[in-house]
Amino acid sequence: MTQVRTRFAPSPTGYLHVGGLRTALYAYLFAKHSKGTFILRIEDTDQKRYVEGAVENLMETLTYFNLTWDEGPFFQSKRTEIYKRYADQLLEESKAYRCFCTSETLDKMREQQAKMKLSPKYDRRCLNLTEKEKEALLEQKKPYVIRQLIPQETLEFHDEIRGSMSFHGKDLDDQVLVKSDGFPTYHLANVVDDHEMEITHVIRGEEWLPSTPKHIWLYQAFNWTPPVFAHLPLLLNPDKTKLSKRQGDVAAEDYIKKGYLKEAMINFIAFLGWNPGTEEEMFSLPELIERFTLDRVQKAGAVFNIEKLDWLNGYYIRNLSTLDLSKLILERLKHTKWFSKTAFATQTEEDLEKDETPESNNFLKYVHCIQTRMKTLNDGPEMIKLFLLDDLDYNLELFEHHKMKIDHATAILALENSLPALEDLDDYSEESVKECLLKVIEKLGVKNGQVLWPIRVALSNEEFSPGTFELVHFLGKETVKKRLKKAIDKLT
RNA sequence: GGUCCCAUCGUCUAGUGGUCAGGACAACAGGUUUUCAUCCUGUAAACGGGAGUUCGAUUCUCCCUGGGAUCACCA
Repeated sequence: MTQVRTRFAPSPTGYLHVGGLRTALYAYLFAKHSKGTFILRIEDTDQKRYVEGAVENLMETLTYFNLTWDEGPFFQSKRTEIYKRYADQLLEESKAYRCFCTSETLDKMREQQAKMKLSPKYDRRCLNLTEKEKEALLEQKKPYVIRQLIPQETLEFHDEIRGSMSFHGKDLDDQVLVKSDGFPTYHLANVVDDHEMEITHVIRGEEWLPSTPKHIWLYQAFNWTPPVFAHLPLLLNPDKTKLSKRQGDVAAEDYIKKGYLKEAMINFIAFLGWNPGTEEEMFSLPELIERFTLDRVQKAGAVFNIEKLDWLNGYYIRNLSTLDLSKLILERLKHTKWFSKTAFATQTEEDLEKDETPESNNFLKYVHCIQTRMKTLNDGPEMIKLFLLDDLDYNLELFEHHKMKIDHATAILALENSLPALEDLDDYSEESVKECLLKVIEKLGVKNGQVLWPIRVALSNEEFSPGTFELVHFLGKETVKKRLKKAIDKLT
């Protein structure tokens, strides 16, 4: 049994697409599951599409998700000599030919084919050039490309996910292998590299299925054994088209920015096209490695359903330790405009870890209060705001609540009666606060909500917030007094 | 249009020649409750259609339909 070797081979055109992330993940999982090797190769043979910083970005993102590679990154742009050598070999053996057609000629040809309702395909006019004509063109230093001579026969091959595949050469174009600038196209570079790097399993997106026969013919032309192919189902937009920028975020980093945890992303993306065959669905990266096999990969495309990701992310956030979550929220707070003006502005991760100052202690408690409510990390700053801010700017409409029959008058009554009671209270534990406020409610002879709701709004200025007792307890007497007074003031 | 691929609840999916077609998210209802969230319970929700094989097809075969991918000197 030979060692499994897989690779992820992105082209550096900007960012890492979530579809690419999944492809990388599966290739990684398969390699690691088989105790094999995962290789990173940068397919940068198109100079026109090169984007500054894209390679670094790609590697950073992959590393962020812990998808680390054992070999590479290899750069195709640095291996052009190798491809050229192989292309020449093909030329000599008449398995490829020079094509001197200009793009104008090709355009014209395709136009005519379109007019005659034929599928666009190179008509091989340069294949029939005589030796003399070729020499003349070469002599004139006419630019040319090298095209693969596709055999006009049927090719059957096995795909690890889809089973038996069959294509006919007559339907395929004589692929350009080497461009006129001397650079190889994807098809040549990819095949040569996969062979030279001894890739055993090519795991890539389904969009490559139609060009796979060309690749296999290339392997045959070189007398190489092709690797095993596994074409992954596509990631889809809600309308079932290939996942695209127009219909939402497609860059993996966008999801990081939006506050999705990498563990949740990996778990979610792994299940888009794969499942363990049991009803378990919470998997860490090591667990995925343990369980991943290609035979459980789906054939049909999978819609990238953000709702499920939200839920999964919430689940992962709830399972984080409060300290870990606090650190993540702190990091995000530092990017808000208002955080620097609060008493917590100087907090550091170390402060939180030591938990020695009232500020760090309170911060951890506040985070605990909002933990079950968060869907993404970005919710953190918004939700914790009410605890950190000194002064709230009330939205008076919030004090009204029709279902609980609360209007401004009842709200004022509740607040005015609660304020002295809370002022007299010394023990601000949740239990004690509860006892205190229930007495107020009893005295007023109203429903719980009619007192508790106005207090909560006065303390939070939020429609959704932690419970009243929690708020009173965590905010403390001074803040509670101040906010209740201000609320009464605003309401009257 | 040519070629190829695909097809179970709205979504991600399990599943078998005979199942009450299972789970999760979302939805809805209820419980807990001061709101929201969490947590718990429950309800609704699918085998695209037609032939064939078979005692019996969601499952196997074929056709249709639908969806998608691909057809560059891009990957």
